[in-house]
Amino acid sequence: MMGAMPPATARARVRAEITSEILDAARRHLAAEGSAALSLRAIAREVGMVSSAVYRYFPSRDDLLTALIVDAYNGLGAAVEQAEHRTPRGRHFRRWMTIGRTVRTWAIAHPHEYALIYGSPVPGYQAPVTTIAPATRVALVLVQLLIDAQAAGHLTDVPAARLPSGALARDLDRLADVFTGVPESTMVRALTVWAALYGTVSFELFGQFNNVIAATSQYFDAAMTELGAFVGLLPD
Amino acid sequence: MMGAMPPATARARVRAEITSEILDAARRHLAAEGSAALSLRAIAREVGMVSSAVYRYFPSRDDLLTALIVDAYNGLGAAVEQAEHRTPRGRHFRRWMTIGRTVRTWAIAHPHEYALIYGSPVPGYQAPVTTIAPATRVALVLVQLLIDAQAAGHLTDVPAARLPSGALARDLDRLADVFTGVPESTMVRALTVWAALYGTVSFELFGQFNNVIAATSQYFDAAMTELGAFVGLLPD
DNA sequence: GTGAGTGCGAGAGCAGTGCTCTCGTTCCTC
DNA sequence: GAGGAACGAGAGCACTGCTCTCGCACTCAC
Repeated sequence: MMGAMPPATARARVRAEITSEILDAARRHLAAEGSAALSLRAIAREVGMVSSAVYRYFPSRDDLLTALIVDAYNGLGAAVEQAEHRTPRGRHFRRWMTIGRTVRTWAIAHPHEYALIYGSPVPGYQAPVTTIAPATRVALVLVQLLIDAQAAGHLTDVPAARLPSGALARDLDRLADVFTGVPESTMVRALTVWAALYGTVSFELFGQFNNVIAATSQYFDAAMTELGAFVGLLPD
Repeated sequence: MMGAMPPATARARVRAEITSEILDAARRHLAAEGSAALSLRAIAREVGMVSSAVYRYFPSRDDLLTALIVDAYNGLGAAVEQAEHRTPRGRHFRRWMTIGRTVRTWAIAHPHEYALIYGSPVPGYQAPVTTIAPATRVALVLVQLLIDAQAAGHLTDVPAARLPSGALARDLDRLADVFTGVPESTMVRALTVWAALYGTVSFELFGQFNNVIAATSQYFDAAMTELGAFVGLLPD
């Protein structure tokens, strides 16, 4: 019992309990079968309810999915934050490698969760606002790393051949508030590296590397090393 | 026996006709609603059959999906091949930009088809052998471009800091048969750029760039330019 | 303490799905 | 022309998300 908490009514306590029981079952189903096979009725059976009762807790299957999406973003975000935080602050290249490796490791350990958040969007599903904060956690770790590397003089900038103008320049201006001190051309490369990281993980997970690369783990390290240099990080 | 001959009997001709009618309806449904909402019964209704009759032509929904997957790969592959072929052979950097832009343009024009082949794999679905040839068409265009650039001396190689060894070295040895003349470190970067291209397109299409980049088309060009330089292509 | 009102679970039901099986009909082959 | 294969229709099974109604139990205001 969690009697320490402000004792809401007994009914509210039971409601919270049952809600998390449903979520647990949903998590298990997602991990085992994937989001497409996630059946509200099956979850209801597992927690010993009839399907209509679940609707007292989640107004629709999509709302359940939203909870799982937030869950997945937070799981990946926490994993990356923790692993990155254990890496020596001054070793910026190593911090980059840690971020990449942790994303890959988490994705392999939770393929369906990964597919849920980085695969094809569920049709007709519109991500609510509550998902955007968890979704940015990994990106923020990467941004902070670049800020630190820049401040420490460990980030070399190769100016772009052509300066961005117009709408893109405005985007980068806005992003400059987040990328404190990082030059514009590096920001473009940072976004590219960010997408490349997930592109690489998705290619491995979704089978595009089949019959191309067998030593996927070793390849991933090599690719991340190249991408780290590409964004301007000096080896350490 | 399956003859590669023109339709022998009248019945065979009708069969081929109805098969492609079903496929047309399926294509329309896929384009309109996405693969998850692809209903065999709805397709049957559209072609004026009862659902069980469709099973005379496609043994299961997955087989229908497979046909659509092959379709999508071929559509993208053909678009890229044609666009790239219209680009002057000696302009290697421009050929690279054409490949990237065509992938993106096709993906935006056919989001559900793109999601079908580059999004999360359909659960329980195992891609049959017939899909792998169409799936490689875009990659082969990219490989040929790099071979040409290398032969023309338009591809600078930055040797990798650490030479790949073990299993990855064996992968690259095997790939060297395809990447005629291209150095190993460039091959790694080529694979990286390949994944980065799709990572960038997927990020845009699946909404990861929301609230980050608004000038997506302009950003895409900038990113592809950086990636072209990264893989060693000289500007032209 | 009690009455009113609300939260909740069960059950039935609707419209839809993929897929199977049976049953006549139609077409093709021998 | 006969035998058999191909085919379309229909019924049916087991499932899905979701809605609605019906009682019971809990909670809160008076």
